[in-house]
Amino acid sequence: MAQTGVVRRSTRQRTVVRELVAELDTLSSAQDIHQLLRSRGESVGLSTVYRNLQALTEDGEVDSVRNEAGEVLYRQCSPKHHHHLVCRSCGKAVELTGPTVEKWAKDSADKHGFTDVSHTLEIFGLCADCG
Amino acid sequence: MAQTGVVRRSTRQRTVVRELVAELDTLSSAQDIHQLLRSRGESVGLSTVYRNLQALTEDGEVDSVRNEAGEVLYRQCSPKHHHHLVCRSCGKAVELTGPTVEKWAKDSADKHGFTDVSHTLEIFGLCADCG
DNA sequence: GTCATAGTGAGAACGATTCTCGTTATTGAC
DNA sequence: GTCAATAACGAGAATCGTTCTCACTATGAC
Repeated sequence: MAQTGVVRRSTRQRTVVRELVAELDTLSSAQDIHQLLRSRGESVGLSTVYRNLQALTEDGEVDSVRNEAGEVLYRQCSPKHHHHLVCRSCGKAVELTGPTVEKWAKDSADKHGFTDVSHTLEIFGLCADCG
Repeated sequence: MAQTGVVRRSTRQRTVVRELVAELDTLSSAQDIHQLLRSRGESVGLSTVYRNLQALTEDGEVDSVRNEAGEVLYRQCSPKHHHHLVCRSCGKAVELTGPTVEKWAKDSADKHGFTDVSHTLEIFGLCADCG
């Protein structure tokens, strides 16, 4: 999955996707991002948007989470591990870090003999503006 | 969503689905459950399995979560709020409760002015048998 | 400039889930 | 038990997000 040794070229499309994602303060789907680029007059194929979002995710430049409907949403995030508080209505996302939660997850896994553990935690609600 | 006032009839298919889910100690997808029923000689349509799993979920009889691939998995669970520690390999699931986590999620949401809050937390790993 | 090949994009393919709609079977009323 | 109203069924079509295919393009090492 890490594509070791593969050279990553820098293309107009990748740059454009990266820049747009950097501007966003909301979690957005690949399709949203594709639409946005189109509406700005950038010509980028949908497959390419998907590909680049995946590549950027692999490289750790953006974060991806799944919403309640099962869609994958992307956002540029701080590099350290964190979670999101996401507005169900407008998509606004706040980063959260929770050392307590991390520890609890790790301890629970250990206690039951689980290894190679990862966890997902997302909080959904209505933000002050949408509530 | 709550289908208020609609009478829920008891059919062979619903019973069979409910009983199978009750036996499972692993999180299983609708398709898995459909296959299992088929292999036992129970004739149940795929749509019906989906419909009944949804109905049972609405009625609070089973729990549903989404795995890392985005599929919806079902399992009969204790009625109180909890989370899962799930084996990525065999699907075995352990129920966890984490008052600390609940509190942290609630507090974080409050702090940022979010209302109508829900959260999802799933821990994935390899169980002792599969590790 | 040349070349090997990573990247692109339009459209096809996929896979989980949902919907459609004619048929079947449950349930409450009699 | 019979009947009527309608919830539920199920086979197949439709959806929808995402991934794949493949001929074509453009990057980057030389």
